Amino acid sequence: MPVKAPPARPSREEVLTAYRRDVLLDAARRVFGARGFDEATVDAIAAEAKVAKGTVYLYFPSKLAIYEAAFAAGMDELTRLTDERVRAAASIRDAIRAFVEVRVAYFQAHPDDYRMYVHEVSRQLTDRTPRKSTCREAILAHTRGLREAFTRAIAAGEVRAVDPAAAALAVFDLTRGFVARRLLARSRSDAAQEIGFLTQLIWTGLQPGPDTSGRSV
Amino acid sequence: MPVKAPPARPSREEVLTAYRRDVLLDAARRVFGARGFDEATVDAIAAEAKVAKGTVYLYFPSKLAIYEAAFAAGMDELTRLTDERVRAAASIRDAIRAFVEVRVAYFQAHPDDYRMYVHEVSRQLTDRTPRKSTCREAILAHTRGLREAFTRAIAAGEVRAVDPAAAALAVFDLTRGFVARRLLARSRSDAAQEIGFLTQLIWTGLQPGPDTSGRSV
Amino acid sequence: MPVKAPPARPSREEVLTAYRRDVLLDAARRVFGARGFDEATVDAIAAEAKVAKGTVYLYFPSKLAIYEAAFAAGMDELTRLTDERVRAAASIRDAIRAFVEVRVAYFQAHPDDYRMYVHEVSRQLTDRTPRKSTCREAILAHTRGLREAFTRAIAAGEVRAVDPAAAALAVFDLTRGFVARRLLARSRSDAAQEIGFLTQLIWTGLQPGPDTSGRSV
Amino acid sequence: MPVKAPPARPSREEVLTAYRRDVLLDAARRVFGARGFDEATVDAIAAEAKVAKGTVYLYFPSKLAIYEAAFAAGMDELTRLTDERVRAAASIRDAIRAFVEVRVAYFQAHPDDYRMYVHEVSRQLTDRTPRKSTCREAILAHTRGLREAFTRAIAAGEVRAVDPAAAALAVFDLTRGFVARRLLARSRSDAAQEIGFLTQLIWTGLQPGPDTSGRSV
DNA sequence: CATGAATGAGTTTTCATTCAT
DNA sequence: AATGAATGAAAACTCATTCAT
Repeated sequence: MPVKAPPARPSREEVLTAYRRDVLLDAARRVFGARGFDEATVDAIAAEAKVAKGTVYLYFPSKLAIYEAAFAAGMDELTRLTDERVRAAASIRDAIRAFVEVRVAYFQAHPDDYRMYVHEVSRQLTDRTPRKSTCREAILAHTRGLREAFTRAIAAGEVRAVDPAAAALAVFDLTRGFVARRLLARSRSDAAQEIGFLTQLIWTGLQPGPDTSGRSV
Repeated sequence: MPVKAPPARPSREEVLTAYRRDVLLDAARRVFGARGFDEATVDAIAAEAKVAKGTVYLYFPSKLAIYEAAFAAGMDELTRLTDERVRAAASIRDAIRAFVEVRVAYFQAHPDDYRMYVHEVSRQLTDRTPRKSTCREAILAHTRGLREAFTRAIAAGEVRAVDPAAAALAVFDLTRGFVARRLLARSRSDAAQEIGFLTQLIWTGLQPGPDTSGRSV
Repeated sequence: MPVKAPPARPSREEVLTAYRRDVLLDAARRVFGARGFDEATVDAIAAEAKVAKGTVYLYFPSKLAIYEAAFAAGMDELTRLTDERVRAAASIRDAIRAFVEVRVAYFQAHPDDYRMYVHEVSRQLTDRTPRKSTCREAILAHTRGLREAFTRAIAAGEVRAVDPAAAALAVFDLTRGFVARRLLARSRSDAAQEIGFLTQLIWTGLQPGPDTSGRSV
Repeated sequence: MPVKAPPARPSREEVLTAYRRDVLLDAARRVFGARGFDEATVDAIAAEAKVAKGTVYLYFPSKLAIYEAAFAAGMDELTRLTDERVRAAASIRDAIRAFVEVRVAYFQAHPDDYRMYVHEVSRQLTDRTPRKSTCREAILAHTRGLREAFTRAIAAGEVRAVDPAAAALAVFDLTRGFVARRLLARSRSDAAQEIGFLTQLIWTGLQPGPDTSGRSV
């Protein structure tokens, strides 16, 4: 009877190495989030991770590599969460609401990731050695679920026949602006009301009409 | 009859000084726009303005001060243009369209100012010596005309009863996202169609309905 | 009557700049001579020249550039001196003696230049980014006069028909070894006797013969 | 009759230890030869010897100690070969030729050892913690056989009455220069002719004469 | 006023050496 | 004995700011 190969259980070393990498990435997200790429120092990241400076270079070849890994880590996590919630939505209205909610909640919990995102947009605009646009990729990934939901909703006649990508980006932009103001203002106010406004706006626009049941803020 | 104080005609010196300042600010907008705050050097600004490095410090006390003045200069210009166009609009729909159009056109013509804006948002998030939020102020100033237009439109029943500030910010956010993608992608595509989509979206939302006359992209 | 253009008298600035460069190059020759390329620090050169570290970078773009300029400065000076003395020699024997004497004296007076030369040979052997071989060029330049003297001497029948280049290099090698030992041993002994030995060796070799009047050491 | 002490047969441990040391020294010669002292890293040596970095420090107390041992190993090998060949020579001319030939061949086969030699000369010149001059010792050892041959030859009237040490060093210097150019130029040309020139030069010098049978290059 | 040479604090990165496993 | 992760000192280079001319 054939015995299955052992499921590649990671060795003790590998576990420790992966753990250290995570510790460093978390530290990097905090430091880059707090200071941006240029103002952040490798020293600060090392201190935040409570290791010596040289140790950082055992896990990442350069400051830029740390930055990119840290950025990707945050974006990947958010992509996963967004997808999960958006796919679980029963209707397009729920999908929109889920998208806004999960992202507001995520950035509230991980403000450093939001700051990294803004920094990255900023860097992309000035980078003279153009690398692949991590930002555009991130946006595409984040809106994928929503785009698909829009496509289905249009086919089902739930929403009018718009470009699904443009619609998804509109929701994305509104969400981003909303998150930005909450973090900039360090606002602790209840987000639910404003989220309601956004969702309703997307749904009915601003025209006056019989359906003013969706009250605004 | 009271005699008016002399109209404070600026002296020759003052005129020259103001001129030099302007030259420096223009240079600073180009350099900061192209490289961001950290990557820009005072040397580069001086070279761009064709003055010696020391001269820069005769007009501004520090690199940061130049940056802030340059940022404010761009924002003031855009505020003026936005106000002008929005106030000239006959209806709220025209006002929204005017807002989007003037800003897309401005940032297309002055991409450096857009980059400075993004950098500034980025910097605000990380500033450890919290100064007055120039970004929030800028947003407030930019949306003032739109806010007032919404207030009037709501009173007139042209739009449903929403928070005028929230509505104005929504338009602002959608515009910003649109501009960002155009500049990031260096897209030269025709903006009119997408602007039409945005305006329509704001107006009718995405719900299906009898008024699908507003075609989407 | 046409007036000659002014003879391009160097400006005050240019004189000062050239002076600083020289001060830095002298400091660099001392430091690189004492420590070699890798062990030398830009800090040490700056300190030796009594300027701040940043100042060094106003005059040279990199540590390597300082090194190359310092090396070339020493080699050029020695080339000039060697040429001068060798060309002034009346006979080939005098030329050989002049070559040895001028070089022994030079390196005795400028031991740092000798050390730089040795370092440079060493660097050439390991340089993975092969630049033009400054060493080979230097040797060619240094032996040019001697080569020409040999060529003439052979034509005149003063020496037997050997390859002038090979003969010049032999003299060069013997001189180098001699200098090396003097510097390594910090020998203060009278060089004249040994120089006599070398000259005689080149002339008559080691074979026994009637002309043993030229006694060796 | 006294019993000899047991011949100190090395234990298994000792053999293994000696073996590891040799492996490390060989790796060190390659690495130091290829990169020089400063550019070589202990990591590279460990990798070349296929051991972990820490292991290196079980056999040598410091990078410098490895370097010195590696240098000595190469020099010892060459000393042995030189001695062997020079002692086997029947005449002084043969001895000179043997000296040149064996060294040219050795350094051709082990260019790393030549590079180490040059580096070491370079290092000796700059060493601020003066240790015993390994270079001078090496030269003394290498020329011992030749010195003795000269002494005998002088006594036998085979060569004129020169200082045997000075004569040996002259041969050494000419050989060194020749080797240097061959390696620097990566020359693959036939060495025999040039070796002939050197031997003849040493023997008859450059004077014109009846014995021009010794043709030059 | 204008200049631009000089300064030196600050940043990234490397690597010899140590030491817990 | 062997390992290799961790350390932190050191070094090249940049650039905002100052100040003598």
